[in-house]
Amino acid sequence: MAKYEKIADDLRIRIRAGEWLPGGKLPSETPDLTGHYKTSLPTIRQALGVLAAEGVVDKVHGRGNFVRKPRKLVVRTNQRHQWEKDRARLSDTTRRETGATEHDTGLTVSDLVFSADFQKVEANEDLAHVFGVAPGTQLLERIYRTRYQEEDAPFNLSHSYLVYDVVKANPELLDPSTEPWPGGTQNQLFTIGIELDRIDEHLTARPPTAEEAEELGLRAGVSVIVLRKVSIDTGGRVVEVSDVTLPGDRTELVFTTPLNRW
Amino acid sequence: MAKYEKIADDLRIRIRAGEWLPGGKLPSETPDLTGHYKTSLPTIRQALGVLAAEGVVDKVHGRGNFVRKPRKLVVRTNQRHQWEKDRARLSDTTRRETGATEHDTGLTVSDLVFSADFQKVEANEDLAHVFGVAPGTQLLERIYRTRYQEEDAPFNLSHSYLVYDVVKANPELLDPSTEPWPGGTQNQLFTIGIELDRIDEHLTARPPTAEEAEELGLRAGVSVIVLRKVSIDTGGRVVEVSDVTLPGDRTELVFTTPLNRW
DNA sequence: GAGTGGTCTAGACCACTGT
DNA sequence: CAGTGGTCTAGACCACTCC
Repeated sequence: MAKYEKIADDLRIRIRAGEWLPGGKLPSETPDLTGHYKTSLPTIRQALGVLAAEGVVDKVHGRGNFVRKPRKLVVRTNQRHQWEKDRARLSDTTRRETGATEHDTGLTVSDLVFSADFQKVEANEDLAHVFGVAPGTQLLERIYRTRYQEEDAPFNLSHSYLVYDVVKANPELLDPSTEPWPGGTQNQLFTIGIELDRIDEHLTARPPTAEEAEELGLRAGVSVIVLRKVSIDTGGRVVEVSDVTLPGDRTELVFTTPLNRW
Repeated sequence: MAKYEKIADDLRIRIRAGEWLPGGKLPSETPDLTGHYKTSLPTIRQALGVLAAEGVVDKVHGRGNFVRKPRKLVVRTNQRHQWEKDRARLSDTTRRETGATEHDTGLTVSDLVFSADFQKVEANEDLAHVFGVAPGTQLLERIYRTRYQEEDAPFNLSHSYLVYDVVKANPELLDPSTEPWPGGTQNQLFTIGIELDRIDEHLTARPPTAEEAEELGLRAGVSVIVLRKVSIDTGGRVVEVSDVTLPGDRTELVFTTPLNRW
């Protein structure tokens, strides 16, 4: 086993044993760790790099290396979909009170900052296949970012797609200044006569790309959860596809599957 | 911007542009890349390290650096739960035909290798809280590993917990040699008079720990999906808790949420 | 044995943080 | 300004793969 691996293992064990508390500062790379392990700086840095990639240690330039604290999780349930459907036909004033994200997080509208960008795009192979339309079909792409008032990085980056010719029936849906729309997408669809029958969510996880790390403000040692939400109406037609990128260290997804009784 | 970041960006762009195909070999670190970018070996290696952490490049000792190929996904749906429940009361011979994993993957029993280890453990704070029992209560811990016949690394590592005093009603359930049990856990529970009402699944994603990377055979640049499945019976009691670790590059989870009609 | 990546050294110099 | 981490060099030597 390489020297840097031995050092990484030793530090990991000492961290798990509580020698330094979460948020606590490790000894300095030079001269403390190089002295303690009797090795050169690059070897110490390689060991710390392993721990940073695992999400055990946070490296902070100019300050030191710290034991990472667990993040507070934002929980997102699949019951939000039925909840949103139940509200889709309620009055405007009732719908204004809360949205689905606030429902999940327990936060109020004022804690959250929200931005929306809309544009017309042509369906690529992938989206065309999911919607069951021809590639090149006009889609409305809506990009949403949600973040806490106090934090600078968003915790949710979402690309939503709708078939342009379907949504243009209500011109308000083409205007980003109407966002955040009270009642969410299901109410928007209701205004053009669409009722959802079910929602399929496809999930994978992977390390962030360079762009995602930048945009979501992710440190080393954090994964992203990639969620594709496909909304299907009562006629069996795919009416919305939404690709959501969530930071793995701040997000817990909960899915409840009810079972038929014997 | 640092030199190694510029090199990483340049290589990423060239890879995305298709200069080297998936599975293709990049130029050698020495002398090709050091010569091309006119820099020292450690700098080149740092740039390649970034791409390896993103899962873009596979480093293979003694052979070279390769553009990573996308992995074939194993799909796991939440419809498997109802499917398994429907089969729980069928005859032994029918149940023997296939299990839930084969149902999801489309593979047959002979393609998969399966191992099970059982032991009695005491509930820690966490598990005691989920089961709603006192910490220290006796639990049956069952550890399962599933892998392809041809691959050496499992694609699924699962720790399942049951309350010992509940399952001991059927001594066969305490014996690992009865695994894989035809009909799965829901049939096992049926033999002791338990019917499930719903299943809650909690999901997060993070980089693998050193142990998980070892056990699941994960390369750099792969995340794990951590799934806690909680099974609740018709009396509202938690009867099974299962912690499943899945490799992010080989797993897609699909959850379908049906909605009530207006 | 040739080719290629992995580890490690010793040290210079830059950049960021907080006093 | 002192303390600390980040980048980079030039080169030695080891370990793995494949012919």
